[in-house]
Amino acid sequence: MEKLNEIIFYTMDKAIKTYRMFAQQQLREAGYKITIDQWLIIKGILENPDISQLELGEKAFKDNASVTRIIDLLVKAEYLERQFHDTDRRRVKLIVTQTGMDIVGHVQKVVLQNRKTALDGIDPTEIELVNKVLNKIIQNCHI
Amino acid sequence: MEKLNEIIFYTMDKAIKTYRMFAQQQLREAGYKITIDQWLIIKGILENPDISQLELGEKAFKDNASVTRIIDLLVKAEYLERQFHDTDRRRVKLIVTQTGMDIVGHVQKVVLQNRKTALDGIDPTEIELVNKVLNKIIQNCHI
DNA sequence: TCAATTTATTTGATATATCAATGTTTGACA
DNA sequence: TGTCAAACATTGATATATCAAATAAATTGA
Repeated sequence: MEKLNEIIFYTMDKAIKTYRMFAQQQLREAGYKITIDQWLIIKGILENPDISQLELGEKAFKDNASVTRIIDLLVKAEYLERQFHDTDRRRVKLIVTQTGMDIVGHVQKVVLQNRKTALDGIDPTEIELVNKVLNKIIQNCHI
Repeated sequence: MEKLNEIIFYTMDKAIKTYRMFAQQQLREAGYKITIDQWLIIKGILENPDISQLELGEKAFKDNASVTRIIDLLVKAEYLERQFHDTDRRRVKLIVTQTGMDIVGHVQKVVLQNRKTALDGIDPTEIELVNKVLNKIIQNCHI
């Protein structure tokens, strides 16, 4: 029994890392110079244009500091622009450039295919159960 | 259906991060200045004293470069010593110090408790299914 | 035996994670 | 209205991840 408790966290770690490496490699092979994390951030802005960096962090499950630095790189890559926020000067208005929009669309296709590949042969009810169990773990860790 | 495929990877990411943050916090509160990753590496050496860094990396699912740097820190913290390997001069003999052994033992207790807390209320058969599904994902990503 | 290949580790460069500290700006409220 | 706590973002320090390149030792094969 103890064995299983040990293995499950190992497997979780391995699964997420394997998927990320696979996904990143597919992107690289398709010729895109963007990381999954960077893509997630741009996508979050497109889906909710007035989002704050804090909210972006919650959505992508990232630390504020990480979000700031990912956005630094996205600005440098000219996928994003930083502007002053209209009503709250503590905040930053994040504008997705045309180049940014283009790449998000292209990458989206690769990501959808990646997910399909990764979940091939797995029953939807099983996926649902995995989701349920993982959420229970998340809940248990919020003491 | 597409929704679920999206959510499952998000949940995996969130679950592993939440667990790691929880585990690390428990260690900190217990007064130990060591990371989970560092602990994993020392434990791997104790379980298999003649292990190579490459094998350690495979076991803890880490890149060689990461293993080298984690070991750097463990040597600096005096939990490990590097020596010349007896038969293969490319390799490094890794010696766990007494301090290293002590901390692994203490941390072990905290980790076991963490796992128990994280898996509270989850049926072993469910854990087994999650493990099975995650392994299938790992397999699918090894194209 | 010598050259070519493979193996083990290290190092450099860049990206992300985490905690703590700092700097502004807002908003609440005495 | 002036003060103070909360909110938002950045920065610094350190740890880890990833890829590529470099180094050095071992192995293979002609």
